[in-house]
Order: sequence, then C-alpha cells, then structure tokens
Amino acid sequence: MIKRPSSEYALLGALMTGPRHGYEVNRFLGETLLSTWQISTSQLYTLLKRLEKDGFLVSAIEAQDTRPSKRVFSITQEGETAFLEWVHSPAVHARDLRVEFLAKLFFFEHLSLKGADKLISAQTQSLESARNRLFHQRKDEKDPYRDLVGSFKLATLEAWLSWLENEAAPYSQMRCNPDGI
Amino acid sequence: MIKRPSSEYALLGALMTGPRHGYEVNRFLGETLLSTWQISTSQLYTLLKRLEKDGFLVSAIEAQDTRPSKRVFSITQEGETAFLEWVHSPAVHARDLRVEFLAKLFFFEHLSLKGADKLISAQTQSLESARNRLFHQRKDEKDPYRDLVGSFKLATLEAWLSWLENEAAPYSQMRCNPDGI
DNA sequence: AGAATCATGTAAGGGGTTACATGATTCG
DNA sequence: CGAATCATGTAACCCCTTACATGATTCT
Repeated sequence: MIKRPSSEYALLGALMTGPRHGYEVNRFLGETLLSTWQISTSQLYTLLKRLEKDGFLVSAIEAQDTRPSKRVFSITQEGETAFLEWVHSPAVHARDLRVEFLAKLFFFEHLSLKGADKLISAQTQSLESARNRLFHQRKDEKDPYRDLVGSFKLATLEAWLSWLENEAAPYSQMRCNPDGI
Repeated sequence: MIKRPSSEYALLGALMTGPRHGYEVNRFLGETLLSTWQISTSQLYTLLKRLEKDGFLVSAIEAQDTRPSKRVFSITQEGETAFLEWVHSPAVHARDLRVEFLAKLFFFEHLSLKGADKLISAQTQSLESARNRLFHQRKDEKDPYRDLVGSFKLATLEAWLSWLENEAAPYSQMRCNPDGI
C-alpha cells in the first residue's frame, strides 16, 4: 500500500457514512475533529480533488435552485479499503500519536467499528518497543547532551504509554463497547 | 522582531563561534545537533543564502589550491542580536520543545552562555500556564472525545514539566555552571 | 442594511524533501 | 581502483497556509 499524506484519511473517514459535498465535510471536521486535525478550507478542496483523481472518491455535480450547485463526493471501494487499513494500524512514528492516533479513536466510535482495543494494544506495543530501543541506546551514550535528548524522548514515550493505559483504553471500552460485550 | 523560520537559528548558532563555510556548518550540525535538528544539505545552502540576503550573515569566497573554493560565512551584528534573543526565549508553542528548546540548551553549553536556569524557569512557567488553561477548559468539556484529547495534551504537558525539573535543570546546572557559582 | 451562511475554488508563497550535477583528492 | 571526502549548488516536487474571488440567500 502506497503511503498517502495522512490528512487525506480525515476526509475519507468523513465520507465513510455516506456521500457529502466539500462544504459539509468541512463543517463536519470543524465540529468533530477540530481539536485534533485542522485542515484549511482551500486545502480541503485540493485534497478532495486529488483523492478523486487517484480513485479513492468519485464525485457528481448536483444543481440547486436557490443555492450554488455542489459537488457531491462518494467514497469508492478502493477508498474504503485504504481508510480501513489506516484506521486499524497504529501510528508508526511516535510524533503521529497526537493527530493520527487520536483521530483513529474518534473514527472507531463515530463509525461504530470494532477492535479499538486491538488498535490500542498494537499502539502500546509500538511505543514500548521504541522505548526499549531508546533504553538500550542510552546505556552507552557518553555525550551528556545526547543523553538529555534521550531523557526527553523517554519521558514523552512513558507519558504516552501511561495515557494509553489510563485514558485511551477506558475511553474506548466505554464508547466503542458500552455494554461490555 | 520579525519571526523567522526556526531552523535558521541552528545555522546562526553554528556561526557564533566564528566564520565557517557551508560544508563545515553541515558537519558541525551533523556531529552535535543531529539527534535534535535535521537540516538537509541542500536546505542548508538555501538557508545560508537567505540569511545573507537578509543581512544576518556576510560571506566571502575563499580560493583553495587542491580543493574546490569555498564560501565562508560570518555572522553580522544583526545576526548575533537575533540569535541571542532567540536563544534566551522559551518556546512559545509546546510542540517546539523537542526541537527548539533542546537546541537552545545545547547552545547555552556550546557557547558558554549564562542564564540557562532563567530560560528553564521561563519555559516552565510557559508550560504551566498552558497546563492551567487546559485544566480550566476541561472542567466544562461535555464531549468525551474532546475530553480525551485534553487528557492527552495534559499528560504530555505534565511529563515535560517533570522533565524540565528533573532532567533539564540538573543538566544545565552541571554543564553551564559546573562550579556551582 | 449589514452580517453570516452556503458553496467552490485559484494564486501566491513558505518551508521542506529527494534527486541530480560537478569535479578534484585522498584513503583503503 | 573504487569509495569516501571535500564543496556547492539547482530542479522538481510536496504539503500546507493565507489571501483573494464570486455571488446568492437568509438571519439579525
């Protein structure tokens, strides 16, 4: 699977519940993912156009009487596949947690997907292995500055691991599986 | 003071100890700040050119017998002023901690500057006020997803505050003021 | 009457990346 | 003899942002 710019997945996710035109997608993202993922209006239209060019969306113009006509986008099979693969995979780089991982959790609830617990444990494992690698590196780190940098990364990783356990896991249990099945 | 792209300050800092040509700056950054700040070679030359155009650097070509001639850059008064202002100011956005704040600590030691403790306490105050703002916002946050996002940001801020206290502060005391004066 | 909403875009620029080009010298 | 070092750049592309353009309609 070719890597695509991550912001496109926000748009694919917004179209997973059915066709929408650009303005609606924009409003939807503003109401739900604003605290996580900010996509400017002009960028939104650019991304939609590119996603259609690449076969992840198809569009049709819809005329209106009293309003400007609008271009309604629908997600294709290929688009759905790409979105579902993305949403089930942990963020590869730790720096993608804040935006991408949080957005994935959002879509799990918004689309009533199952397996949020699996995503969380996969993400936990990914961060744990990063932490272990860092731990080893730091053992024979002579340079005090690089050691300080290591301590910063380590502190961040550990905070995020705690957050995954104490906040993300309970949230997903409550929201994505409210009856405890 | 007009805001400049932050990666330029790495170059200004590299020239604070005296004139260097591009290749040397590149090597210096690769040996010292690689774990923090990655600047590609081509970008380096672009930045040096722009810094000269804007009056922060001046350059002179130096011919060599057995080697390609090189362009040696020196920092101007304006450049020094800009660098010193930058290096003494805390990172405005929390996301700039990883790169910019760590780099500032590096330069404090590398250039034997005084006042690293002041920078650290200013940065601490900045993060604390961000944490307090977030704390207030979260009190009347009804939406569970936005609350989760808030908990992530809070966890990150608190980890960094601890790191400032337990790692950065001792490091700067040891490195920038080894005799405890 | 003026502001907000609906609706879609283009243009310009900013900061960054990778790939490519050149060419001598010195090291293994 | 080939690889790494020295040394400087250009070209193309990528993602993104801000500003601008348009124009009807509905709310205050």
